[in-house]
Amino acid sequence: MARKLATLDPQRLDNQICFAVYSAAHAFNRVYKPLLDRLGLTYPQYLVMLVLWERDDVPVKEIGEKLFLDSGTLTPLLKRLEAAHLVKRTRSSEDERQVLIALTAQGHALKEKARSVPQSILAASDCSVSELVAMKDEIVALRDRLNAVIGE
Amino acid sequence: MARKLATLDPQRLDNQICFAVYSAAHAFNRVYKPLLDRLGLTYPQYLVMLVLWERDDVPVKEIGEKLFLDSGTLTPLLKRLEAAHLVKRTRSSEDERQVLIALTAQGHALKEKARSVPQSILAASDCSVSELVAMKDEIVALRDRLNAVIGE
DNA sequence: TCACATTTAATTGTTCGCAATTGAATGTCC
DNA sequence: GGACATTCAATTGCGAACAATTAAATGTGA
Repeated sequence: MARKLATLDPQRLDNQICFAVYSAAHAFNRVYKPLLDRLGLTYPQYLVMLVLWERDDVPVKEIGEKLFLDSGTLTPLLKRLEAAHLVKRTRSSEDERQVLIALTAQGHALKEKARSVPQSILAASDCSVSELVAMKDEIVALRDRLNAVIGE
Repeated sequence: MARKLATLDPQRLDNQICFAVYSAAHAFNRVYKPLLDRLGLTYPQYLVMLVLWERDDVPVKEIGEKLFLDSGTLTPLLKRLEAAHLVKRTRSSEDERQVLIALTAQGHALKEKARSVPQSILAASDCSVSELVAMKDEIVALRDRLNAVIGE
């Protein structure tokens, strides 16, 4: 009976979906670490590179919208990517408020070296692609509902 | 056709479960922020309090195992909780290597003030309890498979 | 045109998160 | 008992993450 109550107590760590998400994010990060070390990237830096590999010459603001990050996080991160010769940062001539991020040749080339990363993650997940896609869609839907509440 | 290929490209941001988890964790954090501000806690500090509300007088190591955090993260965090008069840190007399974390009266009292937090999160999730429990179980299972790979 | 608001990055300060190292306490094996 | 390894917390250094503020460029309305 006490056991049954415990499984329903919303104040218990094990019953909280947010802790599940929080701890899963850290677990992913630990799996990524050795893979990304070889590329000289951290996970957030890898996310920025994914954005740029899809579309180059993008303002900081747009990267922020895609990754849900602000300039306080991105500015120093992008400076590190620039120091690593993976991107260039230039003021837009049309709108001088914007800083455009463009890949260097090295930045483009890194895409090939990074090609094997997703399948390594898939293998570590030990799960079928279709199951992962279903989970991903559910988590994205939850995230979007949470973000909708924040905007209120 | 191009669209169909894009939805399968494993190197696309939108196709990555890890980004879904990463961004969902941040979304949860933003929803928690105003709720926890009233308690004077950050989200990781709240997690530590959840552990202590379940069982008091716990060594740092055990908190770390439950939250998947190490002493490099916990030591300064626990010092902040001590500075806020929510916990006491004392060396174990049986094993002087261990530091035991115990709740103060204020720390115990905070549990009542925090009681409404989970239901606020539930409301923000805009989702049934049973759906959330199912998702939580899936995510925990994924996390545990990832952590199993790390230990290899 | 000029005052005012908005947008965009950058900056500052605080808190996580982790790798790597240190130092003290405890265990183990001969 | 004594050399050695192991365990545990603390420390150092670096890279996020975000709130709050600043400063410059752009947009808007009288």
